[in-house]
Amino acid sequence: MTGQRRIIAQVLETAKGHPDAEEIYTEATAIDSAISLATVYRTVKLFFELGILERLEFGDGRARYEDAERDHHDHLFDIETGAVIEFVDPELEVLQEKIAHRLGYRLMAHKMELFGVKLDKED
Amino acid sequence: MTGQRRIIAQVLETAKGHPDAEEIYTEATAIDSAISLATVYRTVKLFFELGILERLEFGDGRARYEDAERDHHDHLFDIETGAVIEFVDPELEVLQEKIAHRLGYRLMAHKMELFGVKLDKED
DNA sequence: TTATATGCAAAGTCTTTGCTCCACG
DNA sequence: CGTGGAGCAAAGACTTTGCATATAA
Repeated sequence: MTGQRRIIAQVLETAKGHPDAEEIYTEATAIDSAISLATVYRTVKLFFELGILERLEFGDGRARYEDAERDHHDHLFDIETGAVIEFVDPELEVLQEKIAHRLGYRLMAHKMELFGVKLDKED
Repeated sequence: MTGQRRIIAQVLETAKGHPDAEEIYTEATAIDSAISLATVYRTVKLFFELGILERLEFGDGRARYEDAERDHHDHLFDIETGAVIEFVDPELEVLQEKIAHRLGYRLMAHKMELFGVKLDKED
């Protein structure tokens, strides 16, 4: 456990959103300027493989990360604003297990992203 | 509608799996060698924006495509073999609508991917 | 014709890696 | 002290783009 990794872990723990590598890099260098982007990528990859981190992809080419220690949740992506809303639905979790099982699989992970627009006056 | 686009569309219609750009390019040039990879990318992007195509990302860096005209379904990704299994679950579809609505959103699209390993003797 | 699409190659993004040096244990 | 990590810069993988040419309508 090196200083750099500690800092990157800290950045991810305290991050409110879902930062990408560049953002992690920016925040990390604010704490200790002796961190390179390469190290961010290496650390993020390592943490991901260790299950410490989750990798999110919303289809815009870059990966975003979040602390996996936090309670599990899925994401709703606001198409208009780009906002990411987190949610949990126990019913959904159960249903996914059921579906996987029905297909002859043991569920190891899942990714579920809803894409929507805000309801205003309508409905 | 140019010849190239027609061929790319044809390749996607007849494709059994979920080809990436390179694979589309290979199949397309087999039909007519006068198609460039750039055209594949441009066409695929165009079709995606027109809603003719769906773009899938399984987190391995490249996008894969499938004909959107086909019946909607979700995917289960076999972690060990890389196989992609398609499935539909009406209950899941309804549940997603419900969740989005509860969060104050109108569901426009969703992406749901299960990642699992085959059940053998276990269970 | 006349706007639009294609090819080619160069450029862009995001991410990974080789190599040397430094640091943790 | 030695093994593994960090920095830097170069390389990679995938995708996009500028420009001149070709083509559909």
